[in-house]
Amino acid sequence: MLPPPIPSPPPGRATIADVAREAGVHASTVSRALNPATRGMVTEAVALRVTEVADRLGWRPSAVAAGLRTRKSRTIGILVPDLINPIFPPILHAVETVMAARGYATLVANTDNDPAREALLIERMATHLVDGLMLASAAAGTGALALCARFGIPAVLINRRMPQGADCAATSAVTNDDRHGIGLAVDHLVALGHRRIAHLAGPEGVSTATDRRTGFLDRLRHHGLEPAGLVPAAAYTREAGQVAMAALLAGPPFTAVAVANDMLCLGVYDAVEAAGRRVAADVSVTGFNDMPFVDRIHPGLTTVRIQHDAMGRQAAEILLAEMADPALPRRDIRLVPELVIRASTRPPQEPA
Amino acid sequence: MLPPPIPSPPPGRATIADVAREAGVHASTVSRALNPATRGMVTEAVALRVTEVADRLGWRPSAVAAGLRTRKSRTIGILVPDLINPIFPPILHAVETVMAARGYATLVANTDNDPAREALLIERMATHLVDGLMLASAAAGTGALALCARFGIPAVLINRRMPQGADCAATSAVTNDDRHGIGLAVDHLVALGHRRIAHLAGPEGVSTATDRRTGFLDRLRHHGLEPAGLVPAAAYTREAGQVAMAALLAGPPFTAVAVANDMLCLGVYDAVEAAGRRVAADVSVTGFNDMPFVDRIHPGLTTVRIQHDAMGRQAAEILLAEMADPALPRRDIRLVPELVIRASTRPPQEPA
DNA sequence: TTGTAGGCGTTATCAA
DNA sequence: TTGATAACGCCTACAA
Repeated sequence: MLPPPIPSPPPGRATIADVAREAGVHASTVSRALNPATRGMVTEAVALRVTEVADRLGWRPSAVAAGLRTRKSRTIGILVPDLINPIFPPILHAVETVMAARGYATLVANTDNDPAREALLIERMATHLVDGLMLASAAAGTGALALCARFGIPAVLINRRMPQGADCAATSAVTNDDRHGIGLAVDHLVALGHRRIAHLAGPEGVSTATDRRTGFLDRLRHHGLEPAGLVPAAAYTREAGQVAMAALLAGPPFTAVAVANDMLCLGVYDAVEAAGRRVAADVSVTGFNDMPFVDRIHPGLTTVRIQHDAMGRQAAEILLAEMADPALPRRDIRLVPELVIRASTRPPQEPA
Repeated sequence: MLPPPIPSPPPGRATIADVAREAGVHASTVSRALNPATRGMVTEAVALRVTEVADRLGWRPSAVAAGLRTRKSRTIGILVPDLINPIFPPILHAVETVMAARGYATLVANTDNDPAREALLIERMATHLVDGLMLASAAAGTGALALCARFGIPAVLINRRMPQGADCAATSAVTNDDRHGIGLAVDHLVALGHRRIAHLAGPEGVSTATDRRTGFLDRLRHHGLEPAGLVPAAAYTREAGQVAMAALLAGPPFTAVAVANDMLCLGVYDAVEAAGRRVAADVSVTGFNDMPFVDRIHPGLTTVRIQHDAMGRQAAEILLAEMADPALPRRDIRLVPELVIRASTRPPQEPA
């Protein structure tokens, strides 16, 4: 059971004026006493009395009223392309946890990879006076960062970077070291004896896709090999993975494929089976992300594990820091991934 | 490239007063012209001119200022126990999509199943003046609903119901028909010939766990059978599933187990293998939820599919309706699940 | 149909 | 250290 609802202010909640009256001081004094930042300006005795009255009346500061005055909402926004993609929930979870611990609420929105929708959502967040924005969605060429700049909203990119040129340096980013990561997969396949290795790439224009493709080619050439095939997927989805893998299978032969992302791998498995072949036995497959449960698919997926949680936490910390001091130099954090070897990779049947 | 930033109001954004001055009308007229609800009160010509000026100045209404006046933030909150659990992202996605389409922003927070944290987050959301709250987290006995009532925040439960008594009827809920769903699994196992069937239940006090357990027992008795074992998991996690399954395997023999949730099933698979037995061949397993990718685990999980997306959408619609008219009668929606048969269930080896 | 005035709850500035 | 006053940007009776 709940303590009997406070009788005094029946409809709305108690305001600072109610507390002031009850405590026999002026409203501004109440404000100072109750705001941790200004508490020092007030006599200890007054602070105590005010706090007691505030508690008794069940007073809670109105974030809205305070926000109108201070132009700060103690709210941040996060834009993700697609919450259904399992790499985003852990990131969001980490961001939300850090933000909540610092007293910030988190607005989420799905862009569904639609730049127009993304722009609309940024505008709406600006309207809500978010103190900062976390962009997990910004595809290259989107005006997201320009919008943030226009509204004066500090922003941090997460799991995405802007292309090299342009306002790249103007925004901090926390990403995985994708080139290094895909290199780990290539090294592993080469060590197993594979020579005809294909790449199933991510969608065009997405920084993770670009980096992984570049990294794949670089590392392959480092081993003196050329790609046995390279097809980009239309999106990071299971269906797109199936389509792209079918295309690869229809082309020149290969014994292994390095795939740009785990979600695509599900479709890759589908396509391999549909073609009457077997993952691992006939064609080795590596993924990227180590998303939940890929250890349980069959055969267990060899993949590159990225640090979702650290990504969310670090991005949150950086955003908080830049919100506090916008003049801070921008940062470009690359988290180091690791290879997780499971059952989807084996030495090739017929060594090339 | 962006159009050159509007020169007029360099620091802050344009306000309604700027638009009024520029358009040669009073601020209140601007407000009326720009607010869809009151637009009719104003001459078409004036409306046009005001709109044009507003566009030119890049004016956006301040949700904060409007909220202070109207006591509405055009924001809703959603509390989830754990965003990492894959059944929540699709629900959140659906809720957010519906809300965004109606112009609402969505605040998310993770409770991590901690009632104290839940209470804190509800308070914080109240502080932010959320217009409604979606509770996917309320475990039985939590004061969440009482808090909402105290703050006057409309709330809808999603994937959770309050226990029968108490303020149950006072809150709308959108849930899966869990008793029916688990019954489908039981019917399937019985039809395969299983007679010694165990139940790996969900954590105590969670409505889905209670309903599924009750439904399991009812349906089993309907077939004239008694449970061959019943162990609750400590939480809806893979680890808890493994522990509980190990406990079941240490007890009386059974040929099939109906598990309260897919996440638990991952641990069940782990435990079965650790015991040197095989899922399907030695022990049939059914799950619940049909979470993403369980079709790809090995052997493919037979499970009860629930309508995540419909759940989120309907709950959002109901919340919007009750926000608009709090006097609306409360609703208790049960969505109908379906059985998805895959490879984890087979006739028993030695018919009982 | 439009203008006037006041207030939503808080905080910042200025005096005392 | 505290009080008075104004302002944040918008909305809404009420009056014209």
